[in-house]
Formats: sequence, structure tokens, C-alpha cells
Amino acid sequence: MAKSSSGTPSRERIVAGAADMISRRGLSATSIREMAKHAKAPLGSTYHYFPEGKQQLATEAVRYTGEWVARSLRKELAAGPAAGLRAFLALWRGIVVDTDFHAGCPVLAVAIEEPPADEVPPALAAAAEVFDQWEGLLADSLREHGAEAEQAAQVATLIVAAVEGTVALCRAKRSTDPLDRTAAQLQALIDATIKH
Amino acid sequence: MAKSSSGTPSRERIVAGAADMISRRGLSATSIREMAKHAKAPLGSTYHYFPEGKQQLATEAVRYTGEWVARSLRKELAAGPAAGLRAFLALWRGIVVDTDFHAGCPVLAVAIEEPPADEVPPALAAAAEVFDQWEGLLADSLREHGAEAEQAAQVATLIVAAVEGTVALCRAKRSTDPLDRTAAQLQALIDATIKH
DNA sequence: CTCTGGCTATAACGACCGTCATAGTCTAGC
DNA sequence: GCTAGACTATGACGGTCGTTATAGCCAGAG
Repeated sequence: MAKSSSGTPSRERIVAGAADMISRRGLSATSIREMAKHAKAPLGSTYHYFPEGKQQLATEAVRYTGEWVARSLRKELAAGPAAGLRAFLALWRGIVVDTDFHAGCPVLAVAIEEPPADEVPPALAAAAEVFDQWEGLLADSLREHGAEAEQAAQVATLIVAAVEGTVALCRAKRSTDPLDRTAAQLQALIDATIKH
Repeated sequence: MAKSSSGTPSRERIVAGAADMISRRGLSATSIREMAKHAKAPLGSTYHYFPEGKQQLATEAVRYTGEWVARSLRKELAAGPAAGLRAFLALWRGIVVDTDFHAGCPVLAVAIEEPPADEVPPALAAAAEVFDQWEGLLADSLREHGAEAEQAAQVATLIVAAVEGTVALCRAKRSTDPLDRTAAQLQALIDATIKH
């Protein structure tokens, strides 16, 4: 994965590793001990770098993934919404295939963990922000290419939701066929949206 | 939830309760002890009814949910694909809203849990079958209403994936707005698919 | 050299996990 | 009444969990 510019290398290794493990097993099934071991860091270091514990680590992992995807999205959307969609799809396809259908999206994994009663954990709030960010990038690009505002927002939400769902379908079926089918339909939808 | 016709009432209560808990917290974050307590059944009973342990219980919970949704889908699809989509969306909206954004789809929750190396746990296989079943019902209905076969399959996959993803988005944002946006686009897509 | 502060090593805390074993209770059929 | 078999009650097993505490290392500043 791409390297950010701030923070101790060891600290960032932990965050990136946490994102990877959460994308495979989900948040509550991933222990801090395993995250530390996966990043070849001592357990004590995780509580040194992330004094608020697991929640803080999960929050940073979500934001890390969010920014990583947003960066790719921003770059490819310069060539238009269709190119952005292709990049978005290729990115997730790469993760699913490279891990032999073992990994998916850590943001989705965090989003579907039940929060404690009447409380919103920071990691869940971060997941919501990341989804908003991705939708915003797509919607802006659609509008810039002639789509009406509400149409753009609807299509952007559909793209993010559909891709997230499709990744899950691919993992269950151990096949990339769902990704192919979703890609074809979303591609056509974008064409129809910006042409009208 | 609807009642099936087979099995001890107590056994079914455990399965239905397990499905509910998995849809909130995910599989690995849900303990057998909690499932038993939630169904007001003794812990020993779970191992009496489900001698293969947690995996078997999870598998049955996935199939139970799959059949419950499929039943609703079959019934409403009799009035056409658009009606089926409306029912599918309303069903998930009900779950999300009734639980104050705490529950989602147990099938998705099971689908994104990492399987052990080179092995496919029965619960994951069941999730794949359930997704196939839902897609099949939708695709059949689309074809019956004039859609070409490949188009029908693509749209059916998109619907299932998009709705699953949208439910996750709603949970993260604690809002049903994503469901509204997705609904509008999918509705239009069905209209365009069966008209052409 | 000493000293400071970032980082690590190690052990422990109570709590919960999946699973199993055993003994007990209850009901249906004879 | 009695016995068989379905179900329950209880407790234990080794293991892992999140988190904290404490002591140690080791670079760089003075």
C-alpha cells in the first residue's frame, strides 16, 4: 500500500497492518496482540502509540484506508467519472484477488459492527465520513460532466454501496463474476447519467 | 420474523436469535453463550441441537434468513420485478430502522469473515448459496418481463450487492438517506431493463 | 559522564471464549 | 410403575481477550 508522509514508520506499519487484518476478519475478531505481531511490533508499543486502545487503532485504520482509496479516486477521476469507476473497481478487485478472496474493505467491516447502546464509537463515525468522502468525490465528478445534482448524488451512493456489496459477494462465492456484472451495469449507468 | 414449519420451537428460537445477533455483531463477536441467553435457552441445549457447534448454528442462521427473505421476494415478485425490488428494500429498511441502525444482514456479516486457510466453512458456503438464490429470483423475474438473459443476471447481481452495501452505509451514517438514493436509481434501472 | 524520555519487555488482572463431560430432570410408551 | 430417550443444569478445561503496571533498554542532549 502507499506510504503516507507522517508518523514513525513503525507506527504506520501498525495502522496499515490493522487495516489489513480488519478487512479480513472484522474488528472484534482481530485482537491487538495479533495486530502487533502482524506488524512485527511489540504489544507494548501499540498502547504507547495508541493510548486509547483498540478503538483508536481501528479509527486510524479506517481513516488510513479511506485516504488511500480517496487518493486513487481523485487521481483517476481527473480523466472523468468512467475512469474513476474503473479505478475504484480495479482497486477492490486487486485486493480480493491478491488475497485469494480473504480480504475485503475494512471500512465496511467496521461499519457493520454493533455500537454500544446510545453511543457512536469513533471508528464507526470515521467509517461514515469515509463513505461520505468517496461519494462526494464521485458525485462532484459526475456533476462536472453534466449530471444534475440529485442524479449525481444518487449514482454516487449507488456506486459506493454496490461496489462494497459486490466485494462481499465475491468473497462468499470465491469468484470475481459479481464484480464483472456490477462493473458492466455501473459503467452503463455512468454513461447514461453524464450524457443526459 | 416469520415462523417455519419444522423443528422444535425452542430449536428455532435459537436459530432466529442467532441470526439476529449475527446481523448486529458479526459471527465471531457473537458467543454461543449469548445466543443461548438471547433465546432463553440453556447453553447445554445449543450443543444438543447443534452438535457441530458454532459453525452449524451459524450455517442454519444464514439459511434461515435466506429462506425468510426468499419467501418475501417470491411473493412480491409475482407482481413484477419493480414490486419485488420495493419489497426487498422495504424489508431491509424495516430491520435497520426497527433496530435503530444496530442490525443489518446476517448473510453479509458471515460473508466477510475470513475463512481458515484453504478451507471453506459451511456457513460461508451457505452465504454464497443464499446470495445466488436471491439473485436467481430477481433475474428470473426480469427475464419473464422481457429482459435479455445477461442483462437480467447483471441487474440482479447489482440489486443484491447494492442493497447489501446500502444497508451498511445506512448503519454507518445512522440515516436512511442512502437507501432512498439507491432505491431511486435501482427503480429506474429496472424500468429501463424490462422496457427495452 | 549523567540524565532524560521514547520505546520495549514481561507479567499480570479479571473476564470471556468454544467445547466437553457428567449428572439430573422430565415426559411418552409400555 | 418403569424404563428409554429427549432435554437441562452445572461446572470445568485450556486458551485468548483488552488493558494496565512496572521495570528495563538505549539513543541523544547537556
